Amino acid sequence: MAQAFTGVHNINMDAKGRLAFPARQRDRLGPDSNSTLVATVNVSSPCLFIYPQPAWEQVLEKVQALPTMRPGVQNFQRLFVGYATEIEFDGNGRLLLPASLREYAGLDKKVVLVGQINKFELWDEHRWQDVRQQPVEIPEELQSIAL
Amino acid sequence: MAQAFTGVHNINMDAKGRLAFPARQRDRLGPDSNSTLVATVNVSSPCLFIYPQPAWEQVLEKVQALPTMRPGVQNFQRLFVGYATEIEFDGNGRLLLPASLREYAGLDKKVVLVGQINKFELWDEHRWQDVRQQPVEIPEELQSIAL
DNA sequence: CCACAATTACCCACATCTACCCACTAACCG
DNA sequence: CGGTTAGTGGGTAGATGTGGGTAATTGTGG
Repeated sequence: MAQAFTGVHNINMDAKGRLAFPARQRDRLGPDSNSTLVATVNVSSPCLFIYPQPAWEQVLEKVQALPTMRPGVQNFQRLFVGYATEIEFDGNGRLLLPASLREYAGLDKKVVLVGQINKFELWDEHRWQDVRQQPVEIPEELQSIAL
Repeated sequence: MAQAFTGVHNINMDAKGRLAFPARQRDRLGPDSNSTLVATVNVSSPCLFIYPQPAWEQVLEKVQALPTMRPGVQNFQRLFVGYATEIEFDGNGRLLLPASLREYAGLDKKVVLVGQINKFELWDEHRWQDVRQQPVEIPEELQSIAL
């Protein structure tokens, strides 16, 4: 793993739907500032995933290897692969998200970018607040380790 | 274990959100004063964790090893990993905490730093008072060891 | 195939924030 | 009591975020 993505950033999208990606995070994507990203939907939560192109390739391979005829798999692939879109930074380090993705995640003006190791999650602020305020039930696996 | 962190310190954050880390504790982080820290949220209490970078790496490994698809685990990882942010000391030995973390823990001006072996906890003073005054129920695991 | 509308890409201008620096005061130690 | 270290506050240059104008491109309908 090159560099794990972490951190929570509140970002304002402007009226044109442009998203000013935090400079620090942009630098982690690679020394060459004009790297390509791939955005798609998180089928199990109302938010988007944003992968650096190389990480996306790896994920896509795994997804392609799934048994397509198994029930559910096809639905998953349809959305996950279908919504995947290459996006690039404009001259000011901003991303323009396709309208279809913005609509899926309910992105309006205030959004939240959340680092998740090999990818980012992008949330509408209200939905993020909801997630955050839900009590986190500590799963069994966690109760046995020290943090 | 290099050096266990202990001690409770009342600290004032200044208007810019800078946190003057007690010099004694800073020295314990390592002889080189410019060591990196990682701050994140404690998902089960309204306070922050502050790890020395190496300790964080170890914790992150444990967290990544958890079964991601298990319900609860995903929520936990999203918050715990998501909020993790590298922070460094400025020239005066102060830390600048990201706004998102300050907001999570309700940190305003008066905060409390609590040593916790391999990490620190950072509390808003009021919330710390509340916790302190709550009766401590002794869990089973404790009844079998001598203090 | 053309005309028009909508969208996107590129550019520039400005507001805001942050990292870094310096200065001052308070606390500690010999 | 002087000297050194720690804690506090604030100024400033440069980086970053924000907004908008305009040209190029795409899509749509006639």
